[in-house]
Amino acid sequence: MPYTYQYPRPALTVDCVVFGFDEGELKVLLIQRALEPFKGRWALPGGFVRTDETLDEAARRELQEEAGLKDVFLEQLYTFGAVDRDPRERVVSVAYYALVKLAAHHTKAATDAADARWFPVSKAPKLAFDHAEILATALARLKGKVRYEPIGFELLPPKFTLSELQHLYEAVLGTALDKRNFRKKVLSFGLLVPLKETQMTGRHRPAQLFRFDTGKYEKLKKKGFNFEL
Amino acid sequence: MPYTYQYPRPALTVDCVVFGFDEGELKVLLIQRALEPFKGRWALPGGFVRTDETLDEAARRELQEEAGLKDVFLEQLYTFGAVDRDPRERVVSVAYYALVKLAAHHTKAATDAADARWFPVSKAPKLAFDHAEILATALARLKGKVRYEPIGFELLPPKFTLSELQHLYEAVLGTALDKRNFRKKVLSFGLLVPLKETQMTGRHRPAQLFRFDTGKYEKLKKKGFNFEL
DNA sequence: TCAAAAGTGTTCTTGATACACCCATGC
DNA sequence: GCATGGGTGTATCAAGAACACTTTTGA
Repeated sequence: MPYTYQYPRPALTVDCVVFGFDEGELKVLLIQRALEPFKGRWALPGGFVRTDETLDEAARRELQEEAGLKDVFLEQLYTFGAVDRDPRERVVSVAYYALVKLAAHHTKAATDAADARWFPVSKAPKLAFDHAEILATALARLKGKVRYEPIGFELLPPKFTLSELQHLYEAVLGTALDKRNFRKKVLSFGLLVPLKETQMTGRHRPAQLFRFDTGKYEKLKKKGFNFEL
Repeated sequence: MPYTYQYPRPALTVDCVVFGFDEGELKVLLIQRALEPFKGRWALPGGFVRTDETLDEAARRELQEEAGLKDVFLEQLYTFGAVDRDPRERVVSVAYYALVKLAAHHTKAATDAADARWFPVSKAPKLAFDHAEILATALARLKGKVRYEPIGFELLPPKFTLSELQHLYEAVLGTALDKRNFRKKVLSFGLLVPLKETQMTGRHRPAQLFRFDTGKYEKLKKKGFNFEL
């Protein structure tokens, strides 16, 4: 092997599956492609990895550039390396998934890019490249992870009601949950702190607002605590 | 973006963490480097990804070439992309982990390469590059995965005793398990079929041999069954 | 007959599930 | 006053944890 390897190299990209939760639905952020191949088709935000940035940095840069998103939860998902996944040439893509807090009324303002849109995950259009497979992988990861790590809170605003939390879990897991058992379990960890505020949305009893106690969770985690829903 | 992207590209490699189980210990296969950088240092088997092979194929090829291993359990782990993880130039590495069935007496014959050796995971030498981090990540994954998928059997010979299985779990998880509860639980799935043979190893009662019923497991898995220990 | 690992059931405790009614508000 | 979602407790059931002795063999 020579000191520097000079054989042809695959190109390397990152692609991001950005999830949001709004109107009781799990949504994903897609970008409409302006160029061939797959011109006009919807695709995951992403782009080439530069030689002077880590993979995480590349993913965050693309989120910023293509969707105006900053400071979101981001985690590496899987690396996709089928030989023909890009018709132009060999491209290996490191996929990430991100969770963003979509305040109910910001659905459209969350990104200024005219070519970006939030789609309900269940109604996503046909995607470019192998992005449907990446989305499916991300969804499976989210379903698995939400059950034993408190990442659901990354999809909710800082203040939320227990019903909102429950609906989020129901949307992600695709199952109905018992209200009393859900509240019992989720409160038993002592990680939700009730605020002095309530939330009024409609003609019914106002709901208690909570916030997630991140600091306490970090401490417990170090002691081997497991958030399991 | 030009039709083909011509900016400088990171090099792309695969690295494999190969686990084996032998003499009651979890082991990892390492290769002694013949060249700079890190000449003489132990490292994970791996190498550059070619443009005409998938990532999985590259990992299998490297296992075959560097360690003489074929037909092993192999799964993608994580992709490591720190900018300076290789002192020569930018190299991104897709890490895999593999599980191999080490028959007790084949410890040394398992690979003919003179520069390859099995090390107890707990006594691994100082590793080249960021391979210590990759090994730690693989170990964490193995610990997590062994509890809800029957991958432990990939580390045992086709015929094994319940004690061997228990010792494997104890080695991987790093905890002692109750014999009666372990046997009850693992047999309750109905996935272990007792053979007509027993195994004699020393001056004590011979142990019943079992095999794992892969076919039955695949069927159950499709119906939503979850192997959880 | 002794050492060494194989094999075997029951009790207790804990966590999961199932389930129905009153409360506060806006219209 | 009624429709709407918010909020609460108990009884049952299943799974996990704790625990000690007998069996078979070779030396």
